[in-house]
Amino acid sequence: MFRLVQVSAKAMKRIDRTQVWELPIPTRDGKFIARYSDKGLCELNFPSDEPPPRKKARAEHLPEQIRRWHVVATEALETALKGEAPKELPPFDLSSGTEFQRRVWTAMQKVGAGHTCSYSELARASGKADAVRAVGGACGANPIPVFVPCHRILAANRRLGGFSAGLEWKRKLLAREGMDLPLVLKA
DNA sequence: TAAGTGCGTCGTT
DNA sequence: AACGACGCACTTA
Repeated sequence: MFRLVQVSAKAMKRIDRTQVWELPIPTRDGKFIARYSDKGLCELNFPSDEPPPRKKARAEHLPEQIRRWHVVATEALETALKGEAPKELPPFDLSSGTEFQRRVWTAMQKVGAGHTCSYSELARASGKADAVRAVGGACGANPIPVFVPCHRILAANRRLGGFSAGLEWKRKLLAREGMDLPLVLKA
């Protein structure tokens, strides 16, 4: 049901994280994988075709706090996948990002469901008006997609732009939020 | 209009 | 030093 994930030494050094809990969130769109550090939700992965690591799961006691966060995250994801704004979210641990990336992710969270914003607008909002392309990189590095709504960031002229998890997901998420997709169908 | 090219710009690896 | 989930000007067809 849940596993305690070993984090590589390199990652540990980078994000100062000793242990991460990995739990599935089954949805009608597939099985998402959530990861929690002691600070909050630190990663959300889209359903993948890849089989889960067969590593033997050590039986560990799931901390009460993690369990509560997971209940909240599960409910929130279900709501978000319907295109609605979750009433409550778990705390986020975005410590894996650089200063610049965190600024971008923070600005991104102000774009509400059913709204969009361009990469250049996001660059401006992040305090680096000319770092438009770097903003794209930061979007791609977003560890908590859906909740940190990188899918609402479009290219100029309302073109779709890119999406790490695949443009189909970006289209789907925007469509569920009621966006007019004919305008943005073309990448 | 649509599609392709080149270049500026800048954070990240 | 090279590479982008970009943007814009500018060329072609």
